[in-house]
Amino acid sequence: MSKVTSLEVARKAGVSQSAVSRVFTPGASASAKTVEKVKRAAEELGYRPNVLARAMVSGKSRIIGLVVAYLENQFYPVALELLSNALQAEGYHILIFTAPNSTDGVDSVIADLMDYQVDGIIAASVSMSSPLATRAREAGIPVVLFNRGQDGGDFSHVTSANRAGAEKVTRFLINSGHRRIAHIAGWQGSQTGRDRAEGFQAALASAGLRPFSVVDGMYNRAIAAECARQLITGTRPDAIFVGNDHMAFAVLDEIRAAGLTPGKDISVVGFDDVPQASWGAYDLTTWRQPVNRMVDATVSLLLERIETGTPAPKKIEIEGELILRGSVRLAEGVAP
Amino acid sequence: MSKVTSLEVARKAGVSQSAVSRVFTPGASASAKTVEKVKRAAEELGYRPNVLARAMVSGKSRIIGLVVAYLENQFYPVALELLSNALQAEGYHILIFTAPNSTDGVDSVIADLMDYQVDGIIAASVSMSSPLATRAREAGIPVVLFNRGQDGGDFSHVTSANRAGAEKVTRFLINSGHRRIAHIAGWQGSQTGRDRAEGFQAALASAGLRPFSVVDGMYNRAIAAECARQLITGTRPDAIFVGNDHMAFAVLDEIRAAGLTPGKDISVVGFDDVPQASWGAYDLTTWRQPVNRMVDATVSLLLERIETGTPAPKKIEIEGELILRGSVRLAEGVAP
DNA sequence: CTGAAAGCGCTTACAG
DNA sequence: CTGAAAGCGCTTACAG
Repeated sequence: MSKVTSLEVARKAGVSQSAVSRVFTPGASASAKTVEKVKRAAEELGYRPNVLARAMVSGKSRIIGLVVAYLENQFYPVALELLSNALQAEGYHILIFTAPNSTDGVDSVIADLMDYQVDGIIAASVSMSSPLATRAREAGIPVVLFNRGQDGGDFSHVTSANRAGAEKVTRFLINSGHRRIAHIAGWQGSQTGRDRAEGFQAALASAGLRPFSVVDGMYNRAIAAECARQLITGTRPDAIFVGNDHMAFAVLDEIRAAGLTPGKDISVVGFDDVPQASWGAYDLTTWRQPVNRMVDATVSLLLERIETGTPAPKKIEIEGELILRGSVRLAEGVAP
Repeated sequence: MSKVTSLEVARKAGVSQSAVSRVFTPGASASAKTVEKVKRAAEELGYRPNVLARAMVSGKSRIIGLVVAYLENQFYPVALELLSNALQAEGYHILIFTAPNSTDGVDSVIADLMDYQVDGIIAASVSMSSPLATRAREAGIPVVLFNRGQDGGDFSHVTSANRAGAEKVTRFLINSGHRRIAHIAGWQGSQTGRDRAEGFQAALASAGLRPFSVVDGMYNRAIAAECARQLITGTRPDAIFVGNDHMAFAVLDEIRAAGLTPGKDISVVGFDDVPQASWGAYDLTTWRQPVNRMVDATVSLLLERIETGTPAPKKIEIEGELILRGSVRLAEGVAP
């Protein structure tokens, strides 16, 4: 039950409490002798500054609030780990809030979050309301949306170029000889889902094709599986572009369950390139969202806002790339 | 840039600052009239108590430090989400620290963590040193190890019954007609890895069998894959018990890559029952660690320690169960 | 460089 | 029930 304070260290070292504080404050002035005495006393007593007290007086908690909702999709644990590492390296830590997947739920979670005087907020793949965004701005807390754009000019966000990615995927499918192309879309209530669906439609249109069908898979495994089941009954598409890898795995499972072979009887492309996509059992051709670059951009953007206090929103789009694996049948001589 | 304080609310409501504090302190006494006035003023000003200030004076931050290391293994994101939900429901939140997988790394991370005056620490699948455990105890911060036992009587932990589970898995393999049974073990530097390996050995021994082979897969996908490759070259085992599902997926991929069929040419059993184990492409027979019950136990144990201050360590083991799927060849008439 | 002092935003005895 | 006051453990002008 210790909790050694700076005052005790000061007494032991024979200096003032302020001196102790300065020794532990980067950039503060203290003579070599003082530093030496204080460090020794602190060491002996096992003293470490109380981060919360420091946060209260300095107004900087060095805590970043992270709101997440879809941990079952491997993209998010990966992002979480990278985010945490990057932030830890800068002396920040993540206070994590799991949110129900509704704007109301997210709003109340973010309100809680602000009570902790977080220095910034990262909302991963969830939407928040404009009033709440306003409140965050008034409180001087920068918010960055990760992997989720949002209409209204008030948000900073980092996404990949979803529309362009979906277009390229679709064009690749067309170029490799597919003509009956379906889309199991990401949730149409989300910007990412809509952008990908638009890219899909645009690429088809400009090739003079019509979609075989477009259905909303809601970024949900069970729903995507059901969509796939329907699609492969009767007249089948020759390719399915799926709104993310997490759903694409379900689609592959259904295709095989129906006795068909992905990449032969029917082509499947995902979106994300989560680690499992490269595993033997799935071997999924997919569009890579470069999560490491997205994380880097998110962290720099957020820290820049925190340190400079710039409130103007900034929207960053990272380029993705097509990752060729076995789930797509290639026509002869096709270069993607 | 607001940050409304209790003093401003007090002025607006025409009461003292202490009165405002009482209105926001559950169990404190305030007249209906005061509550009413304060609530209205707070509402209009958008006041919310500063959690950090409260934490400093009360000594309770309502923050739980969580140390994690293996987010690529789906077991941990699942646990993280459940943990976060359960803790949120009790008014606690998780400050997350990603740790390098070494005792030194974990120690330094936990020391950082304690600077945040966390009320408790959950260390998921990592080991910490005894000196650090002592420091945590002296600071009055309860620590619970999740899914990782540790020698030395100083730690509370919650695991599943690893040894018993591994025994039952192995016995099941024997009963279903397998005789050349190999074990790709979990990391032998960890208690869970050793317990499972011991259970395996014990079950074989009591059936008068010897292991086909035992190798350390280190809970690592690439290493497990390499182990599998070696195992299926030349004289093969007829079954492989793998130390966790994450490695088992790699083993299944390798078996198929060699042109063999899991559940027919060779049986595979995992440990954990992560969501992917039930997905069509893997359809993995495995030992379920009931993650929800493990999480519940962890949270109750931790909160009990926080609220009562009991320091005595407590070791909780949760029973698991065998989940039958397609990756094991069943002998005729075998009931697991 | 260094100490005394004020103050960060709260909670909590202590009197009334 | 309620207000004035002390104090949680720090940082940071302010004088020296």
